[in-house]
Amino acid sequence: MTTSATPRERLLDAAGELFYRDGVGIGVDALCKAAGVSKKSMYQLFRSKDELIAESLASRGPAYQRMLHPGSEDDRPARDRILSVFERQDRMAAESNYLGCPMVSTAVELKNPEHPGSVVARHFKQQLTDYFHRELVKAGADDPGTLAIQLTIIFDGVSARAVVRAQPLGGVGVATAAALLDAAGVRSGELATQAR
Amino acid sequence: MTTSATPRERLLDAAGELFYRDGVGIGVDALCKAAGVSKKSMYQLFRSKDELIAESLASRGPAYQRMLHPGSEDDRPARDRILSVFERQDRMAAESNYLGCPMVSTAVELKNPEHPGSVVARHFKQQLTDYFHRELVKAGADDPGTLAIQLTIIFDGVSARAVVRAQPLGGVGVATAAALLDAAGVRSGELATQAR
DNA sequence: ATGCGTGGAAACCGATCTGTTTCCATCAGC
DNA sequence: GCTGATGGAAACAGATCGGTTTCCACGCAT
Repeated sequence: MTTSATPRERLLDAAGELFYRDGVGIGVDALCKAAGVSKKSMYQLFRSKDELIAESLASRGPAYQRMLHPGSEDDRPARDRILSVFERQDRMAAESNYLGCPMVSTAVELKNPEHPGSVVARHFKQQLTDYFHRELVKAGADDPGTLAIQLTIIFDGVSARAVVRAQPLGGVGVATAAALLDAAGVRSGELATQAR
Repeated sequence: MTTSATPRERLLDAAGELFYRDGVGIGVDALCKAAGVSKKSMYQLFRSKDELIAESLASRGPAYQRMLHPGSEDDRPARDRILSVFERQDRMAAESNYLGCPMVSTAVELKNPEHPGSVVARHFKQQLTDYFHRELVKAGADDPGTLAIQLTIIFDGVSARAVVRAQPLGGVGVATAAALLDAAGVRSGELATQAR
C-alpha cells in the first residue's frame, strides 16, 4: 500500500507482520498483495519463501531487541535493567494481538532447526541471553552464565503462557525473574553480594 | 498401518504423531494414508480437520501427563516429585525428535486461542499447573498458587529452549525449578518451613 | 441367498500452494 | 524521441489443500 519505501522494505515489513500474525504457512500471494509488490519482484529479491522467512525475521530482530532492552541511556542498576525486560514483555503480552515471542513461534512452526529461519531465531535468543549475561556480570552475579539462561527460560515460559492464554497473565514474569535474582543474591545495590 | 485398532484409534494415533512432527499444516491425505483409513471414514468420524486436531491432542493428553508426573506409587517428598517432572522433561528434550511441548506447539501454530485445539492445550497446561499446586500444598509452600504458575513457566521455557536448540540443553530445568523451590522455602523435608 | 452397514480406493470439486512467465506501464539518461 | 531497467498485473504450471462423492469389496445377521 505505502509506495514510499523500496519494494524490498515493504516486503520485509509485510512478511514480518503476516508471518507472525498468521504463521509461516501464509501464501506468498497474500504477502505480496499486502506489500504492494508483485510476485515477480519478490522472487528476484529473494530466492524462495524460506529465505524471505529468515530475512524478514532477521530484519525485525534489532527493533525487537530495542523494544525489550533498556537502552544505554538507562543507567539504573543492572538488576532493574534486567527486570525491565520482563516488565516490557508483560506489557506486550497484555495486548490482544500478542502471539508469543516471534523467534520461538517461528522456530516452533518451522520444526526444522536447520531452516534458515530457525537459525535466525536461535541467534536472537542467544542475543537475549547475552544481554542478561552482560547485566549479570555488571551486577557481580556468582554464576552469570547459568542465571542468564534461566532468565531466558523464564522469558520464553511467560511467552508460552501468553500464547495458551492461561490465567492470570500479568506480572508473573517480573516476579519470577526477581525471585531468581534474589535467590542468586543479585540485589538492587548492584554489588556482588552474600549468598552462595 | 496396524489394522488391529479401530479406524478411530488409528486415526487419532497417526494424527497425534504427525501433527506434532510436521505441524498442523499437514494434509488430511497424508494423515489418512499413515493411519490406513480412507478420507471418507475420517470425515464421518470427525466433523473437520480442526476437530481432529483437538481430539487427537486430547487423546494424547493423559499419556503425556503420565509420562511427566510421577505416579501415586512414588511416595518421595513433594519437592522430589516436582523436580522429577523436570528430570523427565530433560530426558524427553534430549531426544533428537523432541519438538517442544505438544500443547504449546499446537497453540502456537493455531494462533487462534478459541480454536478447539487451543482449548485442549490450555486445559492440559492448567492440569500441569494443578499438579504442581497439589504437590506444593503437600509441601506446605507459602504461596502454592504463584509458585505452581512459576514452575509451569519454567517448564514451557525449557521446552522453548529445546525447540530453538539453544546450547546447553541439559539439566537447566531441574536447576531452575530447584532454585525457585529453595527460594520459597520448599525443602526436601516436606514441611512448611521458615522463609518470608 | 439376501440384505445391510462398514470402510477402503479413488475420482472429483474449487480453492490455494510455490514458483515462473508474459506483457505492459513507468521513468531515467541521453 | 529513443533505450533500457524497474516493477506491477496477471496468466500459467503442477502440486496440494480440505472436503464430498461414487463405487465396490467385505462381514454379518437373518
